[in-house]
Formats: sequence, structure tokens, C-alpha cells
Amino acid sequence: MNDSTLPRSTYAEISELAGVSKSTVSRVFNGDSRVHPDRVAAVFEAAKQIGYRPNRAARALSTGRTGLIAVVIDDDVSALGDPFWGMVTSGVSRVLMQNGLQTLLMVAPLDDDDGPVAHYLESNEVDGVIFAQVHKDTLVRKVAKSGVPVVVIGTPSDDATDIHFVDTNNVAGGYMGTNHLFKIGCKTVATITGDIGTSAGLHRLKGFELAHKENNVKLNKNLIAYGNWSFDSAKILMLRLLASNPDIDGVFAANDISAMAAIAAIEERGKRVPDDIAVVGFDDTLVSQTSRPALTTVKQDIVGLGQAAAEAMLEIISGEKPDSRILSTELIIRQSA
Amino acid sequence: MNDSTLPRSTYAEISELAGVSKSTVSRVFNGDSRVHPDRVAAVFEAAKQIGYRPNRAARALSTGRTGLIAVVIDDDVSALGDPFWGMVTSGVSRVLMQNGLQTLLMVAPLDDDDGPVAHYLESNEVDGVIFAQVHKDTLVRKVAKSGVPVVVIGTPSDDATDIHFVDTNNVAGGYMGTNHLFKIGCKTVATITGDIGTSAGLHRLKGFELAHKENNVKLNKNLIAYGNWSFDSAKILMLRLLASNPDIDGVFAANDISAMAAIAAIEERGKRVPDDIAVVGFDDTLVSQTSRPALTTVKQDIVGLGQAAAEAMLEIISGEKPDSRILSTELIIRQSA
DNA sequence: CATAAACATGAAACCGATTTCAGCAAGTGA
DNA sequence: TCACTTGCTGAAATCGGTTTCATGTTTATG
Repeated sequence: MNDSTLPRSTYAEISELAGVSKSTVSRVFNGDSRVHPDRVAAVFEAAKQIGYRPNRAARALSTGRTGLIAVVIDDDVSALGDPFWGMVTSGVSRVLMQNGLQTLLMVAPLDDDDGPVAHYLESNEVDGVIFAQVHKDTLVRKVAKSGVPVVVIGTPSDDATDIHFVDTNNVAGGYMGTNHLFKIGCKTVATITGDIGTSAGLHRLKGFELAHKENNVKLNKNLIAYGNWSFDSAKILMLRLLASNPDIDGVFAANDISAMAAIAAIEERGKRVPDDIAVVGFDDTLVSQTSRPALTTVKQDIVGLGQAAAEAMLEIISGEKPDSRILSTELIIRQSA
Repeated sequence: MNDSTLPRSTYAEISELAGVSKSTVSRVFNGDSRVHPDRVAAVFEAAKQIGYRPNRAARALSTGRTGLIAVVIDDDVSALGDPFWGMVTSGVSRVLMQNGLQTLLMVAPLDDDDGPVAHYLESNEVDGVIFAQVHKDTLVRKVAKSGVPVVVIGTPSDDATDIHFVDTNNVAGGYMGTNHLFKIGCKTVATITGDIGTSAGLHRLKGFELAHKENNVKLNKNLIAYGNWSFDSAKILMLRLLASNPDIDGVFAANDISAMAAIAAIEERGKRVPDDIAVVGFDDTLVSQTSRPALTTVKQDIVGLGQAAAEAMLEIISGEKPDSRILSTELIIRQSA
């Protein structure tokens, strides 16, 4: 059954060695203040001596808490190639680990709210769930309703106000990027959106529209191309935009990868960046530094987003009701605009 | 204690509803063939009716298996920005999930073989550990010795032959990339290595050297620049190479990011890629498709690497002793060489 | 000084599965 | 028909912690 090569160590052994009961051992390890200092010392000493390691399964069984937080990432192709999610996850993992919790990673389709993933999340196998890249929030709502603490990275739809979320200020970011294009003199600014089924995609587009209003530029719907974060879609869209609107002199792309695609399309049509057309991206991932021309982009704190989500989760678990957090963005000016 | 909002469901309830004992319920769920078909049906029917969900903690406590596999990724800066590890991990996760196991992600420094991570891994909290990005294998050896199944992504040092590993054929890949440069007519080929403290970095360099031998080109040690996978280090090294060896006409970079950096450095010095200097990368991550000129690179199956690691882990757990697997590489010719 | 309240502790029940062991029923062989 | 497998089943022990409850000991209160 248990055939570990390590010597087993249990409360029973500590209790024997320290001359106290299992109950007292448990109290000591859980910081119960009522135990006499001498016993506390004896227990710690005994534990150290036999190299005690707690058995989490046993603890989980009796407390109902597993010490695991699931991070659920939507399993579509774009999730894999984009370093974004790895960075978010490492931010989550770092904070959780510092607090004695472990990160359970689930890369799975989120549109199935009755599949194995849904069952797993609802079954108290984890103490909380952090959702990322949400298109549909039916699964999120279902899990939240089952009583499991939930934090969403991104902004849930308006009618899910009871769900805690952490997000980048994508409206401000979209505004910032677009506004920069107007400020450097662009007259005809197009955008390649992200997936507007996600809050990030939608909000960045809102920021784009807001910048038009603030700069008293009439919004031309023909200059909005609806993409899905991917290089291929963005490139096709940019080529189309150039064909139908030859006077474009600025492009705001909803992520760095789309911006790269836009630049590729623009140069393919014999125009130059930034001289003929300026391009602004979003994310400030590695590509924005490594591309040529280096990409002017709206920076978001990706690792910080993961950390904030984990911190929110910790607060919720400890019974607090934290406010949702919106992280600010910053314009990084390089060469492309 | 257990205050889930879901109705609790246990073997006891099934047993009552189905009119059998808990023992029989357990046998049914574990596929014990001795149970009478009628009872099996009754148990499944009862389970479905009350919406039974197993409690993994309870199972873990009595079997000693947790159903968790840890993926341990070395926590240095390069791990974050590089999409490589996210892709590997998603490959692992997919295979494990298909087999009812969960992926526990630990992003942690691997040089501490007596810290909390080490203790956790040795404490039978997980059924197996997959290590990635290994510089030093002291922790790996320690965990393996403690009796926990271990799979390494990468190749461990020669004296750790008992540890199972899964790797890309980096020597062949390095050869392939370098050989291509010779085949297209390059005479003076430099390389920017990865971290040669890792097997991947070292083996790609070996492949570079091998290609020289096969092409009867004398190896010039001055053309080897020792990098660490990062953009910044690679760019500085490339600038140095150009300064000291003005006749370089080909560069093999140990990863795509370094190749991007090399191209940036080359163009900064007023030379053109591939006309003046051809550049080959390694990985075939997204950047190699999105860069301009598009990067000629050695493709490795990154997701497949994760999948292979997970499959090896499954075999080890089920008592087999699988052979270590070496995945092949493929040259993807684009524009940069 | 008597009584109540606070404190410190151990015995035992409990969490929800798995597994051993014993026992009953049916089938086999002599 | 008797002894003996073989097949199927349930009671009870077990995994390693946590928690309740009862008890003995101090300290505070009137």
C-alpha cells in the first residue's frame, strides 16, 4: 500500500517520542495557543528528530481543503504559442507557493460545462479556481455557483457581478495606444482587434473608439478589422484594410503578434513602418523588443496579473471579499510609431 | 468542516441505495471482475442517481497515490518570456488529463536541493516528477533516489544513466542547421550557443562542430560565442563576433530568440540578412514565422516533447521501464538562410 | 473558602475511500 | 454424500490527520 522508501513519519510516532497525545501534536502544528510551551518544544524537537513530513491527503480528508488551486486556461491553439499564459501562470504559481498552496494547471476547452473538467472543479478537489482567457462564462458561473472560490483573469460579462476578477485596464490601454498614433500626426487610424468575444478584445476596441472621440476624429467602421489574436488572421485583415483604405497611416493592433502581422502585411505591400504607416501593439511581450522595427506597444504587467489573481484568491479563501483589481498600462515607445 | 453546497455523496449512500456493502461499491469502481453483473449495474445506477463524485483525498490517503504529477520548471527569467515551456507543459497536461492525472506546476529554483520544493517532491505528495530545464541535476538525483518516479526533459549528465529522459535530438538539430549554412555556400560560420550548462545548449554546439567535420571545415574557436538563450546576451555576442570576425557569412543560433538578436545586431552593423550573412535559428516558435526576414530554423516538436515525457511517466508508474526517447528535428527553410 | 470559569490535555470519533479477512453459497471431484 | 475448491460478499480495520468531548488542574470571583 504505502511502500515509500522513506521511513514513514506520523503524528503517532511524534506523539510517542514527545510523550504527548496525537491531539496535542496536531494542536502544536496548527498553532493552537493553548498548548504549554514545554510541550510545543518537545513536539517540534521530536518532529525534527524523526524528519516528520505531513501527509496532505490525510489533512485534506479531514479538513476538506486540498491546498490546490486550479488555473484553467482555454485550450485553443493561440494559447500555446503566446508566451502570455506562461507568464501569467508563473505569477500565480509564485504567490501561491509562498503561501503553501500548489498550482494545478488545466489546459482544457472551456466551452464544455458538463465535461470532466467541470466535474473536477465542482467536486471540491481544489480549494479555488482561477480562470483565464474566457470566451463564455457559463462554466465559470457554474463552478462559482457550486461554492468553489473563483477568480477570473479578464472581465466577466456585466451580469456576473458577483464573480471576482482581476484585469488589465484594457480600455485605457487601447486609448493610450490609439491616442499616441493621433499625437504623432496620424489621420486615418485602423485597428485589428483581438477576439471581441473576450473582454480584453472588446475593451481594447472601446479604448480605440474612445481615443477617436477625445481627438474629435469621426470613427470609420471600415477601419475596424475583427481578428482573433493570431498572426495569420491579423495579416489577412491588414492586407484587406490596405486594399480598401489606401490612406491608412496608423494601425493599433490589439496584441503584439497582430502588430507583427500588420507590419509584415504593410511591408509586403511596399510601404514602410513607421514612415508610411505607424503601428502600435499591445502586451510588450518579447517579440515587441526583438522585432525590427522594434514595436511601440502598450505594456501590461502580465506576471503581475497572475500575482494579483493569486492574491485575490488567497483573500477570498480567508473569508475576505476583496475588490476587483484593474492593473494599469504603460505606453512603451520604440520605433514602429 | 465540509460545508460544500453540493450534496455530499459517498460510498455509504450508494451502498444504501443499491443495497450492497461499501466494499462492493469500491470493487465496482475499481473494476474488480468478481462482482456479479447485477450488482455492478445497481451500483452504477445508484451512483448516477445521486450524482456521485469521488473524493480523491480519501482515495489518496488509503492508496498512497495522489493522482498528481509535478512539472518542475527552473525559475529564471528566460523561462518566462520563452513560449517553449508553456508549450511543453500543455503537452504534458493534455496527456496526463486523458489518463485521469493532474498536472501540478512548480516554477522554482532548481539549485536548492534542500528547500521546500525538494521536501515537497520527496514527501509522496505527488506520484511523479517531470523536470525541465535542468542545469544541475543534484535535485533530480535526490528526488529519484527517494523513490519517486522521475522523468527529465533534456539529457541528464552521463553518470545519471538510471534516470529516464526524453529529449530532442539536439546534436542532429545543430548539425542540420549548420550543415544547411554550408550547403548554401557559407564559408565562415559562427554560432551563438545556448546555455551550455544545459544538455540542449551543449548538444546543439556538438552538432555545430560535427557539421564542420563532415564538411571538412576547420573549426575556428573564435566563432563560438557562449550565450544563455536570451535576446540581450545574444545581441551583444553577435556584435562582438562581427567586430572580431568581419568575414562571417553564416550564423547558427541555438534558439530562435538568439537568432532574432543576431539579425538585429547584423542589421545594426549595416549588413543584410540573408544576402551578407545567413542566419539559422532553433525551435520554430512563433517568432520564426513572424520575424522579417522569416527565420530559417530547426524545428523541434515542443508539444510532442511534453507529451512524450508524460507518456514515459505513465509507463514508469505502471511498472514498465520505457526506453528514453529522442525526438527528431526538421529543417524549416524560410528567408533568413 | 467555596464555586465558577478558564486552561491544558487525552481518548475517541470522524473524514471517505481501500483492503484484509472471514464466511456463505454454489460447484467440483471422489 | 462428504470434503474441497471457487466465487462473491460484507464487516471491520486501516490510511494520517482534525475535532469534539470529557476530564483533571488552575486561576479568578464573591
